[in-house]
Amino acid sequence: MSAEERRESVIRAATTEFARGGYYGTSTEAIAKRVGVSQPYLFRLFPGKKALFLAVAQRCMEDTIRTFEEAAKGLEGEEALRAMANAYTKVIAEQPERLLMQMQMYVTVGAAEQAGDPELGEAVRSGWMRLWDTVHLPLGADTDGTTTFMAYGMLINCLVAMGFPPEHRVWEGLYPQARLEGRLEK
Amino acid sequence: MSAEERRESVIRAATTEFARGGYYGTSTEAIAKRVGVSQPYLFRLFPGKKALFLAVAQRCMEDTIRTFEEAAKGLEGEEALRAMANAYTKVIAEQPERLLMQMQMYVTVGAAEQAGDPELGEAVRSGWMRLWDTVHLPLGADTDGTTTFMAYGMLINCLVAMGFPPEHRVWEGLYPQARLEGRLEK
DNA sequence: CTAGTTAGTGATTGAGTACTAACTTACTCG
DNA sequence: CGAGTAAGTTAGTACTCAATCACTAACTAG
Repeated sequence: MSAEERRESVIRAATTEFARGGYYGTSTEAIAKRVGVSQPYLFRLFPGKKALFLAVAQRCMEDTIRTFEEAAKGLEGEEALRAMANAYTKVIAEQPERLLMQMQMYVTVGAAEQAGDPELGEAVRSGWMRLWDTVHLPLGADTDGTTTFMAYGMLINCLVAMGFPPEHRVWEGLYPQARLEGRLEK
Repeated sequence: MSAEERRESVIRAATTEFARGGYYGTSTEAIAKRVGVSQPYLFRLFPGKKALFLAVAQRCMEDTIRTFEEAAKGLEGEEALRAMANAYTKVIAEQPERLLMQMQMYVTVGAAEQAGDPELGEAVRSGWMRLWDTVHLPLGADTDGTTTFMAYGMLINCLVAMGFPPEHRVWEGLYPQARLEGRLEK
């Protein structure tokens, strides 16, 4: 397997591990095991653990932005909103680790910046702004609507992180299709 | 100082440290240093690091619940909503570590449960439900309103975690008094 | 005074972890 | 074939960190 392909599979494996344990709670060995490669080899593919986390965070942001872009393509206003909500519901069901990884990157910014490493914070904030604009545009530049949409998204992220099962009443009124289709998984 | 008083100051110090670094990113030595006590002594006051984190998490939930209870006391509907929003704004400005600690406990649930430790998850979920009910009641049992209120709260938590400065445009429309009074601090 | 308790410390240990260095295998191209 | 290169491993280092142990100083009750 080429180094580039390996890097790709490392990013996928690291997403799962970092999503669960966060930056400090995840060992490079756990990531290597999941990839099926020796732990030192990770340091050939990435300069260090921080760089790997950053790569995962950026990938995670890009994926989410692309999810919304594709969902809202050609739509506007209410229709675009529903399409994006549906798309997010699908992510909840099929790739909850992407939501958890988002949470993990948010809470890691503070520690990184205190440690004198502004890179992650800058990447996360700029990613957030791009995400925000991605939603803002198809909603017809409705700022309140965009804020509300993002707010619901963050609530969902938190509920997923807390481990509420899909049939729990906290999900009432939140993207109901997720419950009806019964696809939310732990 | 009595053991009980010490435990209290340990919880306060640990809140600050855990808020910044999370469970895995915070050493017991850092907490002990902040308290002004030797590191081994922490283990006289708490059975272990996990127990300390749990104590901090529970305290954090109780404080937030009490904040809303007191703010909404004697009020109903729209008035209660505004009072609770104002109260939260004050927390953002004066005790941002409480918001960060909330985020940290949410994202730590997954790792704890995978490690075969359901205690934190149960405490967090039950705390969330109590918080939810605390908001739900004064809003006149308006479920949608409660969900929206909680959603905005989670969005705010995330923005604080990401380190957006108070004058940044992402805060537009979010608890505007926070910006106007210029009290949001890093 | 003495026996016991309470608050607290210094030294240490054992496990885990990010990262490095040196080596090996397999494939490619002249 | 033979040289180079790209992918990957084994072994090891330096360090951090939660937790334990054995100890001490101050106070308190009989």
